[in-house]
Amino acid sequence: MTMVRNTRQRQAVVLALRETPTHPDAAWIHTQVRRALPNISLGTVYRTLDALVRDGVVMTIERAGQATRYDYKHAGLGHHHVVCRGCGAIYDIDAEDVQMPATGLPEGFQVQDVRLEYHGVCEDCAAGEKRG
Amino acid sequence: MTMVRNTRQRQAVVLALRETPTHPDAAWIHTQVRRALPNISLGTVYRTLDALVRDGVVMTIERAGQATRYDYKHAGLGHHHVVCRGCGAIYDIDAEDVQMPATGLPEGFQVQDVRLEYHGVCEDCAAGEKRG
DNA sequence: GTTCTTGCAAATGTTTTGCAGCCCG
DNA sequence: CGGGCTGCAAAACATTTGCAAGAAC
Repeated sequence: MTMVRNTRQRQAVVLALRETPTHPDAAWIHTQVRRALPNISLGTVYRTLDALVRDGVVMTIERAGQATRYDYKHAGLGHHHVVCRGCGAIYDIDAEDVQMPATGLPEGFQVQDVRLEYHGVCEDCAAGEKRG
Repeated sequence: MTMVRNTRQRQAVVLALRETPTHPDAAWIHTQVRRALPNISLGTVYRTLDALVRDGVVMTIERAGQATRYDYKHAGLGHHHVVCRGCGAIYDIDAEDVQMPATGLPEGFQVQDVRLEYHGVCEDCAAGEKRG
């Protein structure tokens, strides 16, 4: 029987995620958590984040070639993301309306996470593109 | 003024994407395209795919630490994705019902791509987890 | 005490980039 | 012809992993 241990490292990572309103990546979390645990390694941060994702406590926003961003999942409140292709900024959208678990799922597929993402360019980046 | 050139490499990449019903990664596309253009480099494949994504012809499905998958966008037909966390398999879901361009977008944000993804585990992987 | 976790560092794998020469338009 | 494109190979990064020592329970 697997047993998840409540280590100081795990507590610190959860705390850091809860306390930021942003959607940080693993390196940012590492820097942050080091203030309390100076020796914590980046590897541990990754392992902890993976565990939190598996537990469904944290969700990810992933972009090719760029660090994965982590988002502490506020229970019950469905919220989705707006991602700027230019600067990588991520905004939240509150969406009380949940989207239907579409018919047409493969036989026996168990959905753990529904992601709705709007990708595009933010106002500043759009201006930059015109200029540059 | 930027000028997009219609090179043989670009044609071959588009062709490869159009002809497969799967959602391949850059390496697979590279292998495929080499049959017609033996000297094409992986770098060129990446550069071409980036251009196609910018043009809105191709969309991506991204997963941390794993190769980005590319999906030729069938015009007009809104289709979304089911992603298995276990084996990485990607399935399509046809969705005639488009999802609302949510209110609450940041001021001036220009949406280029709406992604709806169902992440979870497929039947086989779920069985494997129980066993292993 | 047992077993899961950590730190460290090296390895892995993907994606990007510099540059000289090539080709499209 | 000129400027974008390409091939090549070498980075640059993000993420994973092996292992011995440490910490939970």
